[in-house]
Parts: sequence; structure tokens; C-alpha cells
Amino acid sequence: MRLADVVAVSDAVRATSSRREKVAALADLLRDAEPRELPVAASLLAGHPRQGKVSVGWRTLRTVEVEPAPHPRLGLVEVDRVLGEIASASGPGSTGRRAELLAGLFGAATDAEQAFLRGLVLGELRQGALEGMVAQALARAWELREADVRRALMLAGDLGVVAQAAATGGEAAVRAFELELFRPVQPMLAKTSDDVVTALEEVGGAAVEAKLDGVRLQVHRDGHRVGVWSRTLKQLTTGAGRIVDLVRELPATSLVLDGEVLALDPDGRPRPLQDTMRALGDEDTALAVFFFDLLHRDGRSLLDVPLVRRRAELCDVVPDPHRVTHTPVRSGDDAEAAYHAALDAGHEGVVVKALDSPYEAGRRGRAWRKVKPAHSLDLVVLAVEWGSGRRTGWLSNLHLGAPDPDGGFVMLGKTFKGLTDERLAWQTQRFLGLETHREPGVVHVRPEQVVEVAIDGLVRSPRYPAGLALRFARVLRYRDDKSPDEADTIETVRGLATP
DNA sequence: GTACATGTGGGCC
DNA sequence: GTCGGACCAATTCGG
DNA sequence: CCGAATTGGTCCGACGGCCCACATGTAC
Repeated sequence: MRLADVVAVSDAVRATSSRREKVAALADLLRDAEPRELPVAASLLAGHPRQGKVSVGWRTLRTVEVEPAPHPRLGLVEVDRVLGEIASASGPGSTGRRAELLAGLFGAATDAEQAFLRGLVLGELRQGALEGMVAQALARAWELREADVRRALMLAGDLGVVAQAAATGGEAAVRAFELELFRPVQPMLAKTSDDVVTALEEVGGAAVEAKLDGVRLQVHRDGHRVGVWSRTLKQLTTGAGRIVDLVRELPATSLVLDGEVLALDPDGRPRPLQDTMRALGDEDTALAVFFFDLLHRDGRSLLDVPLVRRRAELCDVVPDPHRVTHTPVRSGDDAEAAYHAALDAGHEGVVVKALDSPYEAGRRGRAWRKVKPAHSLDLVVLAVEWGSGRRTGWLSNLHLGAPDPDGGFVMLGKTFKGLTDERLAWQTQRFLGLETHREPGVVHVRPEQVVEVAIDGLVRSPRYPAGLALRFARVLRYRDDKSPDEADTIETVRGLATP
């Protein structure tokens, strides 16, 4: 199979907004792939090299602009091989080596193929189909149930593996996937709710757990052997030593645990996420681990067992100081109390979990609901960036600042979130009207427009002048009723700061 | 030749 | 991580 | 009763912050 075949399908997929048509086009190509090509085809169509990131970004790509080839001649397997070589290049001279390999690849690619490869390595294919759509296409190509394919993908964590199983073993092989030690599963995720009372209504019989602001972990153990993975199933090496030791001591023969790691103050209160991330890179700094779920114990998968029982078994195996607080609640008042207790303890918020729910690997379903407090600030727009992709032609990303009582404004961060298409159109006109000057990609404006922004909090910043930055800022509304001097000042913002 | 600064990419949230 | 837009299947609504 | 409208589940894309690692460039 040639790269050109994949590129043609990618273009066809981009050309339609219908998911069924996308899936049909993808399925046709996957059916035609040779067995050894199949994992490559599946991966490329899902928008990423089979090797994952290959350490090539926009800057590196700009150094290898070469004449496109007149006719397609690249084979899929060859493309995969070269991408693998690029990904594995390291050490002195590797930058040059990567550029060399890229130049060779791009020189053999047609114009359309070059565009595809650029999108691929940058992760910006923008064909309206990623892994989820390819999974549906696998189901379609081999006449499998979508739910079976999705389940296999969650358990295998690798599209290529599932594709091969589908092609060679059909339904039986795809349904045969089970939780396997040292093959991490996609972690279960939580949907957002506005408050704990509605969360409780949505979930039914529930328990409230503290939401720790750290790094998600999945730990597998078989006898003495222990493996640790992150939320995106990257293996954790540095910083994992203490976790490994802890899990090795637990009373079990084999385990799969789901939890969170974070740095603590001497008095046991959680440190900001930034400290956890720093500590993860340093084997000597103490980190605390808290588990909240048990997916496998002593040879038995617990994925389909209700949360109440998984929790009970977790308590058998993991001692209290390493468990996330878990409070079964009967009323909204109970839930509120647990929520405030979690916040008082310094945690990010709470997760409300249905007690009868199985572990739905990879799903962001109704069974888990997260609730975090949001703060809001009235800030002033200092500049706006031109959007890209579907936001091309619109001013999108807002630079936000707070007035400084000593004069001027102090920039605190940017946001592009919370904007409807209608608002994007409006703000484009609005800010062009306030334009003072431009630099590439950025329109600077007179600081006259106030915008109310929601944030999850503030973080220590090494780059912004106040030493503070907004965390997860998103637009709530424009405040046409406020002038810039009525916006929240930098002093007010500093008053909120905890980091 | 070694120490530090910078640019770039990847990975967390 | 958050958010908005889009598609689609399932469910509810309205005449 | 049947088509229309709504809802919930998912997926995708557009980009935020910080952290680190690593290769390379610069200063002494």
C-alpha cells in the first residue's frame, strides 16, 4: 500500500462532515491493507505516527522545505521505517540526522503527501477523524460491534494491536481482550458538574472522593515486578522509585491500582501541582501516593465489579494513609459537607462516583462527576491573536491583563476558550476597531474592553511579569458595563494568590 | 574544555 | 486541562 | 400514531499554563 492511498482517504475524510461517510472511507482502506501494513495505516489515519511523537515540531519542519516529488512512490512500510528512525535519533548530531531523514522523506513525497506528513508529525491533520473514528472504521471493516472494538482499544491501549486482532481473528479475537498485567488500560475519566448537589442527582447512590491535584498513576504489580504508567499510558521511570517500593510491600500477589501522586507539605497538606511535577523529575524528593481504585487483584479482573466492591477490596490491600478519602453520601447535605471538607484539606475539589458502576476504562461517563470551585475576574484585553484551523480569519486568543494602580496593565495570561462562533465574529470586529499596532499573528489593542473570565486558580509564573498566571482561563462574558478602571486590579489578583 | 543560556519538543494538568 | 460545534442514535414531544 | 424536536454520548479541534530533557550555541 502506498502513502498516496492513505493521503487520498485522508482528503476524502476531511472533505465530508458526516461521520458515517468518514468511517466508511476509513474502513475501505483498512480492509485493503496487508497485515503488516495495517497497524501503520490505522495509526496514520488516526493522525499520528505509529511511534507516537517523533520529536519533530514546526521549527524542525521549516528547516527541511524541499521540492515535492512529481509522482507518488512512497510505500507505507517505508514511511513507517523512516519515522521510526527519526523518532529514535538521539545524542549529539541527532538534530542534523533528523533533518536529513526528513528531507529524504519529504523529497520523495508529492505535494499532497508532504502536507499530510506535516500534519501528521505536528499532530494537526485536521481531517475530522482521530483514534475514535478509526476504531469505528475497524468495526465496520470487519463487521464487529463498535462496543467490542472500543472495549478492546481501552484494554489494549494500542490501535495497531486491535486492528491486527480484528483482521486476523475477527470477533472472537477482539472480544478476547482482557485486562492484562503490564499492559495499562485507558483510565476512567469524570465529567464536570456545576455543583455537588446536581452531581449527586446525576449519579444516584454515590460516594464523594477528594480530587487530588497531582498526576494520575496506574500501577501494575506481579509478584516482585512493578510498572507505573501515566494518564496517557506513558511509562514513568524517574520519580517512580518510591511508588514501586510501596506497592511491592502491599499484601497481594498481583495488583492493578489507579491513583494520584503528589507532593505534600511537611504538615501533610497538598502542594501545588507545579511542585509535584518538579518532584517527579527528581528521584530524591518525597512524593505521596494515594490510590482510589483497584482494577485487578490476585489474578482477578475487577473492571466489571461495582465500585463499592472494588473499594472494599482496595481497603483490604492498601493501608489508609495511601487511600483517597471516600465518603458514601445519602443526601445533598452530606455531599456538600464532603466537598467542603476536601477543599478545607487543600484539595482541588471532589469526584462524585456512582457506587454501583463498573470501571469504564477510557470513558468519561455519567458514573464519575468532578466538581471544582471556579473563581472569576474582570480583566482587560491587551491584544488578540489570529486563530488557526477552523478559527482562521477570526481574532481568537485573548491576552488578558489587570490594571496596575501605579499605571498600565499587567499581563496574566491568555484564553481562547468559552467563545462561540458568534462571539468570535463579534470580537474580531471589536478588536480591529481598537487596534493600535501589529506584530506577526498578534493585534495589539487599546486596553478598553473588559471581559469576565473564569479561572481554576492562579499559578506561579516564571514568565509573566506579576510572577502569577491564570490557570484554565475561559471567557464568561464581555462586560460592556465596565470600564478598564473598574476591572480587577493586579493587587486584587495578588490577594487571591495561594502559590 | 567546561559552564551556562537558549531553543525546541514532549508531557503533565 | 476547558470549551464549543458537530454528528448520531435514542427518547420525548406535539399535533 | 408518526414525524419533529430534544437529549446524551462522543468525538474533534483550538489552544492555555508549567515542568523537564536534550541538543546546540555562546562565554570564559
